[in-house]
Amino acid sequence: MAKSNSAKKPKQSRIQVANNEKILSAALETFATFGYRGSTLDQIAKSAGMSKPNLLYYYNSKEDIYGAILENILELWIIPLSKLNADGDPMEEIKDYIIRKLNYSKNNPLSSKLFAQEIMQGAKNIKSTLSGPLKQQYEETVDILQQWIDRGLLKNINPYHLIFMIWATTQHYADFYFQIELLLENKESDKIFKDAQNTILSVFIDGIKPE
Amino acid sequence: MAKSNSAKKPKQSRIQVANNEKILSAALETFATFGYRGSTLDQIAKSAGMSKPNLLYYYNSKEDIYGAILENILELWIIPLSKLNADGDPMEEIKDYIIRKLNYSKNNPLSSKLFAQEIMQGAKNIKSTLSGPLKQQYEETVDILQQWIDRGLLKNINPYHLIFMIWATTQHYADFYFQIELLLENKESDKIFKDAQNTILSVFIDGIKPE
DNA sequence: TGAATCTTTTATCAAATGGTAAAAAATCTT
DNA sequence: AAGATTTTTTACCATTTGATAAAAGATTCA
Repeated sequence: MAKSNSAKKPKQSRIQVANNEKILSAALETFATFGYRGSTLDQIAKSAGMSKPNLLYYYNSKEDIYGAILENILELWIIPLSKLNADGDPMEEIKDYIIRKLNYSKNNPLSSKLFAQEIMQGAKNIKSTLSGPLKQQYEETVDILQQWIDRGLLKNINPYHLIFMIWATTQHYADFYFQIELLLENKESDKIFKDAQNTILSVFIDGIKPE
Repeated sequence: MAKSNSAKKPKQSRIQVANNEKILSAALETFATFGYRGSTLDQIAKSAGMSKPNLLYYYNSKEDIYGAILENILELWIIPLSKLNADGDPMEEIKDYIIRKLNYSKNNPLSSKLFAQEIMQGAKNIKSTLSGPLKQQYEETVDILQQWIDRGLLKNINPYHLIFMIWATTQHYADFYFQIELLLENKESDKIFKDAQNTILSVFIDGIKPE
């Protein structure tokens, strides 16, 4: 048995790494925009700057490409981003959480959009992640919020829906950016996100602080 | 020139009316879920309970069906729902507006989802509506909010983004309902929307009232 | 009832789409 | 540089998809 660095990495050549990146990047953009069924291999191949058979040399099928991307997103985004520190200051924790989520929308809008596409299409491919890891994370966060409420550090509102509100407002700036851009013409991205952050924080802070 | 009831209605037969309804309903569901490109005529025809050629007897093309549905949605939803009364009580007006939007999400989730699909795919087919009527409505609403802010009836926040926040939170309950349902298992729709409304109103009311 | 009209089905089509085989070209290894 | 390996291209293929033509079946209305 030959030596191997790690269990999962069967030594990729430079060209493999490069093409893999091009494919994943092109596929993310396509799938995020048109969803799984609305995306074509020709389109992805073209966007990645290679022929369709060449693309299929790296991934055996459309499903394989999609699966690889979903895996990335679920592992890198949804789970790790959702941490609240129960021992921290509630207002600071929530504030930081909102900023984190909004920055993610700004820097990784395609991930957010792909996630939105998946949900809107019935979450067929991520149902197990949603009802497994994500749900666990969600309920832990609810618990923390409830503890804060019980200790009088947070206004008495429904923590389940408070989380939805935060997700909704922050993800909106990724998923609906086309509309936002159109309605706020002349504003550049930095300005938009700065104003958004101020507004969202202002509403939430006053909206959830104990009375 | 023969008599005609109205300029736009060339007397539809009963069977035409019935099939038209079936088609529009099936198409809305399909397009809202998979977007324009992800939807197929076979799928729509099957869902409408008729053959594909029969479907194409009523509408000449896939684009025609899509166009008919978009028209409906834009006219019935986006524009009329966005009215704020500048002379009313700001808190009451905004509260009513949120309730209206949230009820629409509850009762017409497919319209909301189709709109979301359009935006996420670049808003190609509704760009003129967005930058025309919707934008006008949007800016009028911004003006009203700004007046209230100037008169000290509303906290001094960015009205452009306040509107986005309201849109985001209310539409979220239509667009992401699959996820919400999955995370809030055992809860029925009425309960979910009741809790959502209380939470959203609570946060916004305290979040935007003058300090 | 029967002619005229409207609706549905059957049989197709060309283009697009996901995918394969195998040869050609490029790269790596020694 | 030669041989082995990896990467890319060319040429296809079977299905699916949007769409049409024309015949068959229903409805309507005189």
